[in-house]
Amino acid sequence: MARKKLRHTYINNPLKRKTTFKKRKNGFLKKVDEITTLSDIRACAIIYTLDEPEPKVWPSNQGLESVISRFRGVSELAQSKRMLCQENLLKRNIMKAQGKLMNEIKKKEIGLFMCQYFASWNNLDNANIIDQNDITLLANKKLEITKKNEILQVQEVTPAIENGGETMTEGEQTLVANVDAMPNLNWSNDNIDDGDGDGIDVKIGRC
Amino acid sequence: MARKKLRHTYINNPLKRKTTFKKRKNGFLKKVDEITTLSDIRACAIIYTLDEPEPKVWPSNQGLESVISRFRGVSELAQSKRMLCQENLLKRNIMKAQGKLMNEIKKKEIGLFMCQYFASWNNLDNANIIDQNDITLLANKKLEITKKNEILQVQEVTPAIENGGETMTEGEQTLVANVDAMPNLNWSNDNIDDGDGDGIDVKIGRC
DNA sequence: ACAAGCCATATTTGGAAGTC
DNA sequence: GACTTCCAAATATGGCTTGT
Repeated sequence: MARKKLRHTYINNPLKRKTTFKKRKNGFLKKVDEITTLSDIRACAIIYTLDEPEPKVWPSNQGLESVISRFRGVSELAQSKRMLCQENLLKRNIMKAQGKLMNEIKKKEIGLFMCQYFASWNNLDNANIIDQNDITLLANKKLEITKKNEILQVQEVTPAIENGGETMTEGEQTLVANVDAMPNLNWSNDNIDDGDGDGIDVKIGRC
Repeated sequence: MARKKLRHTYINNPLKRKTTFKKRKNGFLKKVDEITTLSDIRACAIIYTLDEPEPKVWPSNQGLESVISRFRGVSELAQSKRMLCQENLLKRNIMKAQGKLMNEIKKKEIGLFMCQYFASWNNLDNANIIDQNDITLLANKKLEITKKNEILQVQEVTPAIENGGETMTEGEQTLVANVDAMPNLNWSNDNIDDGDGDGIDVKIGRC
């Protein structure tokens, strides 16, 4: 914002939009960096654009990647990125031909990427204190729930596990309970359109 | 900032830190909002604090929640939040007693929350075009991989699927390939400490 | 302790101009 | 076109004060 009050709308001019985005993206990442540094905030940002083959992530592309590399010995994320890159090239072509459909694919892909990202991120922490069982449990739960949905479809079960403030005092147990308590965050396959959806994706902010 | 150049470091004074964070958090969310509106960017932010029982998410807490509510009929997210709230109260107590351990639990929980959140988010999109199979696949893959790791432990397989720019032309197929190509983004249980880890969490910035 | 508001200053960022 | 640099208008936000 400068020299002209910003009209808070979508910028139609592609070039201008791109330029603005680039500038703001930087500002945004910087912001994340600041807020993080200043207050122990744990934040994660992922900028995902079709234009740029590489999804931009934060903590500093390098930052995270180095951690991951250290973690796995090889940077699979990089591989993943490369793959996504190729995927994107492919998808761009598809897009030219299919247009709108692309958006849907993109959304889906981004969701997957995000989920995957956070999942792996999650594993960067001290997995020894609370082992990966919680994650496995989560995955299990999802499969289970998915299945349940397929079969029961409508059964609004909502067990409403209200054991939140019980007597658990051990980390893992708490987490397990946590996972168990969320069967309602299920995987219905209803169809809802949340609006537009086009080319870029910042995984930070507010998603 | 203002009146004083910001020293880019952790703010030790708890009160000041909290205040600053609050201000900046707003600015940050606003930023996300802007960048999103201006350029079709899809962004997501999750602020997660132990102090505030409710994890703050974006698109507009309401925004997303309304979508989810509409989607499921009942706001399970709200339930989840309430649950997390109780969890947090519990955890705060634990923290007082166990200190550092809490951080680990928190990290883990955040990861789970994120993953879960994005997963559900993912499902908000037009699940009809690409059904939930990809998600199920992902979950499956994870379980599978986890298992594999448990058994083979060291086998640095790295299939390095280089079929990115092949001949796929159908959305779902592409995604499946996508998922299949990421077995290396595995679930090792090695142990790595990524640094501090304390009370707040913006799912945008850093961990 | 917070929350809200004010204010002066620190930052951010549209736009234009110049280069590659 | 894409990037860089400059510059000024537009914002963001420390630090303070006042009210609960």
